[in-house]
Parts: sequence; C-alpha cells; structure tokens
Amino acid sequence: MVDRQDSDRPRTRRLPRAVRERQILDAAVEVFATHGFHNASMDEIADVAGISKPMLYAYLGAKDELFVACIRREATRLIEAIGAAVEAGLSPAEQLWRGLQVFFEYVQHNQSGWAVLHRQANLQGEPFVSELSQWRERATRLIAALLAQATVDSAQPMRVEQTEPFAAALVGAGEALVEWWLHNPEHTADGMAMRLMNMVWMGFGDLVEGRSWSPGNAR
Amino acid sequence: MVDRQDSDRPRTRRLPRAVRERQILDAAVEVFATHGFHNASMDEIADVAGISKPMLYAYLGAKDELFVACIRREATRLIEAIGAAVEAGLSPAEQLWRGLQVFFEYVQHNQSGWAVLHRQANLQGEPFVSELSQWRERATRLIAALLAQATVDSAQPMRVEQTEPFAAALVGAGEALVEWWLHNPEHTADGMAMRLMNMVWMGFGDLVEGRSWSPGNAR
Amino acid sequence: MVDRQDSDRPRTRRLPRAVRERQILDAAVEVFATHGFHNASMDEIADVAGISKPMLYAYLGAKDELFVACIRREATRLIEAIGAAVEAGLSPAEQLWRGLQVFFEYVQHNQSGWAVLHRQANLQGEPFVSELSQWRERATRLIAALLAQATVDSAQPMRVEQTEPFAAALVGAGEALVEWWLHNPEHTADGMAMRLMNMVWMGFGDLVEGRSWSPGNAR
Amino acid sequence: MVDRQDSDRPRTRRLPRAVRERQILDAAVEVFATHGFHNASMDEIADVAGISKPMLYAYLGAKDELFVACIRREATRLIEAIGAAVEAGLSPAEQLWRGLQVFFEYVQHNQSGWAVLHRQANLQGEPFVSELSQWRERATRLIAALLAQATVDSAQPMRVEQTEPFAAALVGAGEALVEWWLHNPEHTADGMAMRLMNMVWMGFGDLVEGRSWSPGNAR
DNA sequence: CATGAATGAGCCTTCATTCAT
DNA sequence: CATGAATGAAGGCTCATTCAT
Repeated sequence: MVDRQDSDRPRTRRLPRAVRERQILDAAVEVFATHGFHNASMDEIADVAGISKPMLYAYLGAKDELFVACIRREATRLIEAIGAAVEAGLSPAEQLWRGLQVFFEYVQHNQSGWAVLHRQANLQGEPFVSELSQWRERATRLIAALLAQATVDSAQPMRVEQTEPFAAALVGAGEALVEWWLHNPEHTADGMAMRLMNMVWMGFGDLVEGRSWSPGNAR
Repeated sequence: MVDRQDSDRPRTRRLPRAVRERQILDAAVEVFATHGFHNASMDEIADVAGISKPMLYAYLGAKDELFVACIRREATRLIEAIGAAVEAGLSPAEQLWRGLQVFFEYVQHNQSGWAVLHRQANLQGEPFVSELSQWRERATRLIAALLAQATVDSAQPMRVEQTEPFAAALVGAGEALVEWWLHNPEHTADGMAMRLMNMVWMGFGDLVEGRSWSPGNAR
Repeated sequence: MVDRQDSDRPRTRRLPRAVRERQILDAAVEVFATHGFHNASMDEIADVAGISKPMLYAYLGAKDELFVACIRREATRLIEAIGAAVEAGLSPAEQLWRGLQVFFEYVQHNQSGWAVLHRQANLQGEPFVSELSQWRERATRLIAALLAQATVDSAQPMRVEQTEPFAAALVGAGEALVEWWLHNPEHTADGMAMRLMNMVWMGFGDLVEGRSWSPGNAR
Repeated sequence: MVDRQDSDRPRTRRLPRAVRERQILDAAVEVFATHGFHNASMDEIADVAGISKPMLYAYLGAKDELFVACIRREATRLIEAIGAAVEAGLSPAEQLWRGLQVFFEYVQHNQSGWAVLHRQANLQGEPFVSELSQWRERATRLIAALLAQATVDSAQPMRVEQTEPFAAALVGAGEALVEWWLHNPEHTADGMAMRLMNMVWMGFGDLVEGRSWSPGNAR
C-alpha cells in the first residue's frame, strides 16, 4: 500500500519567493539525480522540498519545466564558478588550466548536480537536449576566444572562427571525460584536469605545427 | 511529450521464429534508442515491429528482458564485427588499428544500436549495468592480451596483468570518445579511430618510457 | 519470460473421439481442481491433455463449456456410483446408509473431482450454479422417494411431497459436511457417514414423533 | 461473462477519510461477494464506490490488501455483534443461545458480507485462508471457555483444554450450516440457531454420558 | 497563500480465442 | 485431422496534474 508520506520535514511558511524557489530547486536536483528523470515523482520532490504539490506547480510549473529550471541553475552555477576562478591577468594557458581544475572539482562536489543532470538531460531527448546545447555553445565561445588570444603573439595568430572547432572538441572531450570519470572514480580531479590539459595543449601545439600519427608508420 | 503513432506498417504474417525475433529486436533497439528506456512503450515497440503485444511478450518477455536482449545482441554484433576484422598474422599495432576502425564504423552505422543502448544501459541502473560490464570486461581482456603481445620482443616484456589497466583505459576512452563524437558528428570514423590510436599508442610508449606533462612548465 | 511449454507428454494421435474426450476431461478436472476456475489456463489444460489448443476447443468448446462438461461428468459418476451401491432388496435405512458411505468415500477419493468442482462451481456464479442445482434436485428426488418408502409400514405413511424438504436438507447437510470435512480431514469417510446418518435418522424419527429443543428449557 | 456497468452513481466529493474508507469497503464487499475475488475488477469496485481507481489504491492498497481489509472488517463486525449480545450474568446455555441467534441473524442480513467473503477467502488460498484462521481460532477460544464454564458445577468439571476441540467442532458446524442455509434459505435464523443449539447442547450432554448411534441397530 | 483530496490517462502484462498452414 | 503463430480485449497499477476548501 502507498505509504502516505507524512515526512516530518518542517514546513516553514510564508517564505519570500526567491528562497522558496531555491528550496524547491535543491530538492528537485537531489531527487532527479537520485532516481533519474522518470523515476523521480513530483510527490517525492514536493515532500523533500517540504511543500505541497500545488505549491510546487505554482512555483516552477510542470515536471518538464521544473527539470529545465534545474538544468539552468546548475549550468549557471558551473559557469559562474569557472568565471570566478579565471582571473584576468593570467596567461591563456594558466587561465585554461584553472578553468579545467575548477570544472572537474565542481563536478566532483556536485555529482547530484551537474554531472548527473547532464546525463539525464541527454537521455530524455528533446526539449532537454537543446537546452543543454545552448550552454555548451556559450562555453565553447568563451574557450575559443581564449585560444585565439593564446596565438596572438605567435607567428600565425588565429581568429575565433578558426579556434572554435577546437574549443568545441575541448568542451566535448571534457563532458565525455566526466562521463568516463564517473565509471572510474579512483582518479583525482586534478588528475583529470591534467589529462585533458595535456591532450588539449599538446594537441593544440601539434595542430599548429602539423604533427600527427598515420597508419603507414605502424611499428 | 510522447506522440503515439498509429503506424500502418503492413503486418507480415506467419514468419519463422528466427526472423520474427530479429524483426522485434530491430524495432526494440530503434524505439529504445529514440525515446529512452522509460519513455519507450511496449505498445510502440510492438507497433514498429509490426506485431501485436502478446507476440512481443511471447518472443522476448517483459520489458526488462527485452532490453537485456537488445544489449546482448548489439554487444555480440559489435564484438563479432571487430573479431572478423582483426585477422591473425597482423602485427599488434595493425590489429589494434583495424579493431578501432571497425569499432567506430560500427558505431557510426548503428547509432540507434550501440551508442544509445550503451548510454541507456548505463543509466537504467541494475541489472542492465552489470550486463554491460560483462561485455566491457570481455573486450578489455582481449585488448590486454594484444598489448602484452606487442611488448614480447621489447626489452621489458609485459604480462597481461600489467597491461590490463591500460586496456581498461583504452576501452573507457573509446566509449567516452564515441559519446563525444555523437555531439560532434562532423568527424569521420577513421579520424576518430586515428585520434584514439594516437593517444593509445603514444601513451603506451610514454608509459614505458615515463614521459608526462605537468602544471609547472606552462608555456 | 514465458516458459514455452514443450511438455514431453506423448501426443498420441488419431484416437477415437470418446477416448480423446475422456483424456481432455481428466486433464481439465485436474487443472481446474488444482488452480481454480480462473487461474486454470487453457494452455495448461491443453498441455496436460497432451493436445493442442485448437483441438481442445474443437472437442469441448470454450472454457465455460468445458467447465460445465466437467461438472456434468463428475456429477454423473457420483450418482452412478451411489446407484450401484444401493442394491434393491435392502431396507430403506440400509440403502441410505450404503448411499452415504459411498458418497463420502467417493468424495474422499475424488477430491480433485467432485469436492473441488463443487466449490468452484458455487463460486463462479451463474451459469454454473444452476448446472449444479439440477443435479442436486435429481439427488433430492431420489432420497425423498426413499424416505417415503420408509414410512410405508408406519402408522402415518408420508407421501413424496412431504419427505422432499427433509431430503433436501439431507443433501444440503451432506454437501456442507463435506466442506467441513475438507478442513478437518482427520475423520474417516465412515465416521462422516455415520455422523450424517445419525442426524438424519434420529431427526427423522423426532420429526415424526414431534420432539424438539426450545429456548424455554435452558438449563 | 462479465457485464461492465457504466454506473452514473453520483460521485460525492471531498469526504473525510474515515467515511470514504467505509464507502469503499462497502462497495468492495458487495462486488467481491457478487462476482468472486477473481471476477471482481478494481474498475467496478471503484465505480460502485463512486470514486476513481487511484483513490481506491490510495485508500486501501492493491487488490489483495483490499480483500484482506474486507475480511477483517466483516470478521470484526460479526465478533462485535456477538459480543454485544452475550451479556454477562446469563447462564452459559443462554449465552450460547444468544450468540448463535445473533450469528445467524448477522449472516442473514450480511450475506454479501460474511458468508460469501468466508467462502471466497477459503478458496483463494494463502494468504487469505490464514487471515480467516486467526478469526476462527479467536472464536473457538471464546466458546471453549464458555463450555468449560458450563461444567463448573457438574460432577466432572472440564478444563478449557478439554472443551476446545468440541468448540472447534461447533464453530466448524456453524460455518458449514451457514453454507447449507445459503442453499436452503427458506429457514429462519432462529430455526438455524436452534438446530445448531440442539446439536451442540445435546451432543455435549451425550459426550459427557457416552451415547451414540451405530450401523448395527438399523431400524 | 496553502493543501488534502481527487482524477484522466496511460502502461505493462496476460488470456481466451482463432487463423493459416 | 492437427497445430504453431497470432491477436483483441481487459485488468492491475501509477503518476502528473488540478479542484475545492
């Protein structure tokens, strides 16, 4: 039989709208991350948030909308965390390195948050996938600018249009690496960051200088 | 969020058991891939397969079992495709190269199949994850043997126990790269294979000879 | 998953119709008795009978009809068994006694048959209950005649119309006692028969001579 | 075999929990009694109760649980009705007599309730049968105490251990008589009670004084 | 503002029943 | 005559969503 959820979380009343919304989003992220989008029930979210279901709907709308709101908040948080770490005045390489560090650290401490939401969103198909794409593109543009900046003093400076695909690859690789990390959690955040940095920075150098491996020279 | 489809696919009748089973698996893979495990309805699978639901159950059992059957078939297909490509008599490097080529080609032509099933299976938790793990381990062991073989003539031959973690990383990287590829489909299968080959073969060399990158020497 | 019943019962072919029908009824009674009307599946009955489902339908019709056929056969068997035991020439009392003996013995050795079918039939509502009623009435008339015969030489001979309600009570008490016996199987068939005989015969005497117990004389 | 009914019963709304629960149990008892456990559909029960299926599940759980709840309620009601009638201060014989009266009256006015539930429960196997057994045992113990009390002033007072089997027989006989009564509804409740009282009280006397009937002395 | 009570709609699963061979 | 293959039609159960208080 259904165990009528008489959870004992205190139902604080009459909170300002912003606080309530945060409360709800916290609950939603936790529940979505734990059970996945489909298995998460609005009942449980409302319960964890300490409010009634009608309130849940009043504040953040239907399940889909709530999920999108979760994605948005987590994405924003991540981008802001990275932005805060990447101080102006550092060299592009160091900016990238700091950014990657923060990225992996953030993911590590927010598995309930971004990493899992990311996987969920990718799986639920439209419209969640497009929501994600927007954030990916935003990140890509930032990094492309960074890379272009790094070539400013070289013999052949690159424009943003040229660095963009490379930046996209970096972002994608980052996402993929996180996925892989989830299955291999024995590595440290810094280790992961270094791995990616290595790949990127050396690959970037190789790209500029035209080195590569090919089937012909098999050992 | 779901659009039910009244498909008028012709219902071919009285097929031999084996053919029907393939038909059903094809349909199931397609539907699971498109909507995800949870959003996929047995109704739609039956419809796409061109049969009635009772047949669906008679042939491949409940939803869980059907899904496992899908995973198994796709995994088997992939492994066999690779096995067929890796002819004996080739050098380890070339065997690996051929294997990677086929892997990425396979994924490219079976996005509905492998790639998405892989993501689905990883997310739906037990018992699907374990099912997948078995296949991953099988692949890992094969590759570990390959790598060990490659060092047979070197100064410090490695035993399978030593190459295994490296092989695991390769498999993981392969899976992760595919994930990334899905978001960046402009690359070719051979290009992807080369990328991974590069990483692996050079990394393998580095591993033996102890080279690496570190934050200190930022350019 | 469905375990496709490839039972290994030999499927004897080309049997004369009567034999086939007996085979089927045997199987049906067994299965109905074991699982109850609803939980019995035509699949299992066909399997136990060693024939295919279409044959099952060809020989004895739909599930309802098959069940009615079972009731009929078992009722017929019982009545015939009793008829065979009650030889002419015996005194009414002895005829009744023999009849009751056979009745309880029959039930004891045919629990799969009559007892359970009786309970099943009573539970499935119309049209099965009416089917049973017909047989009950037939038995009742036989016994009423017997009782009337028993009073032929007494001071006040009774006609069948007068003994009938009493006979009905006997039949009903018999059925009820069997029900009770199923829950108290430690008693013997003869013990049960004696219990009923006692009740009936003494009650019959009392009835004639007008003895009875009443609330007034509570000890 | 089932005739679905689109009943237009008015759906009273927003009832307090306790009232709804009674409503639902009433409906469930009626439907289970009419169609039997298996033929009863949750749809119909919800319909008769005047609520939607989800409420049905929210209030009383799955079909099994609902059925058990029905058994419990009916058993409780019966026992309480009897308890209320058997005032202290009466002689054992009179207590028994009152109890039997109430028992048969209760059954008569609750055919949908007790009698049929009893038959249903007995046939649906575990776990329903055990549920029933508990109530039977409870009734048995009460009666055994009563009988022991009745012999307190006699030459050979009996202890509860001795009267218990006799009480069990009484309870069983009562159940069996009800079964029989259902098929012979022309008798009154008092008539039935008297029949059983007769049997029991005289049998009880016989038991003490060792009288019995045997095949030898056929009239 | 806040909620307990209520429901429409859908999904998984299973059978009795029947073609087409 | 005999059957493997196939399905229409329900039934149990759950969940996102919304009144009515």
